[in-house]
Amino acid sequence: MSIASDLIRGHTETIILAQLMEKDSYGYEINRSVQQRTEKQYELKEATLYSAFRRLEGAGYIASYWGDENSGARRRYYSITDEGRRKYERNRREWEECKTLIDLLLRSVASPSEIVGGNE
Amino acid sequence: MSIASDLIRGHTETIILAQLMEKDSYGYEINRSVQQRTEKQYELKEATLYSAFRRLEGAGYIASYWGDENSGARRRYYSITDEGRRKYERNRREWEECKTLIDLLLRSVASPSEIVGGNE
DNA sequence: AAATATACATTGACAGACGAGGTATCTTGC
DNA sequence: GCAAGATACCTCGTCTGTCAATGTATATTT
Repeated sequence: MSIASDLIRGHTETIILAQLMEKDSYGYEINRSVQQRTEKQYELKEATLYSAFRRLEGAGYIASYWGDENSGARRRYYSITDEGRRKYERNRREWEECKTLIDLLLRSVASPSEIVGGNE
Repeated sequence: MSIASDLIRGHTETIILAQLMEKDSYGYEINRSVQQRTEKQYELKEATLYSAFRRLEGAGYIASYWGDENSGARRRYYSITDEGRRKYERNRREWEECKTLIDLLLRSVASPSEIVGGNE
């Protein structure tokens, strides 16, 4: 993983919700999908993933059921609830705001050349 | 504060470095600056701020000295080191990558209408 | 029979954020 | 003179999300 996890921290749940917006899925698949989409630049650690599932289910944002595989390891599928869908939309909006804020704060204020009609 | 702190987590140090890129400053001033720039949408909590100072100084990214105020409360000024400047640039680049990744992951994959010439 | 991939789960430790509390100085109003 | 509020710094202890380590079980490949 090449990205600092502290920068992703807090997005784990939204990442999961985003996956479940598309279709019901299970831990292992969600994880692979994240890896594929990011071209291996990011992956969810299993412990992180499963503890996020617990929180999301506890909060009523997702629901789980056992898949009926007749071969291979058993899978616990998750589906997103209506509450979860709303939560997802809220989180996305929050992320947009957050992005703007951080962009603002990480910019090293104004370089002199950029101040043309600076007020105050 | 209106923004979830877990979303900012990990940026505290870079926010401080960004401020110090402009000029030497001290805790209280940096904090007010952050509040002003974000129009009160975000503020650094004091405990967070000062523990970040400790880390940054310990790592050699900033250096501190006491201001020689002849009135008012004493101030501990911080200045950014060359190492700190490099760290700042690195963190900014990381943030840009991170932004791209999260944007990618929070997007609920493809809505059917957007798939026109889907490969695979 | 061993290795690899799939798949889920728990435990304990760690690090950053922060509420709560503390100190000290200066200014303003009564 | 002194209470209140702003400025300014600092620490302690708690909380929460992340993650390394470890464990289980099944199916496939070598």
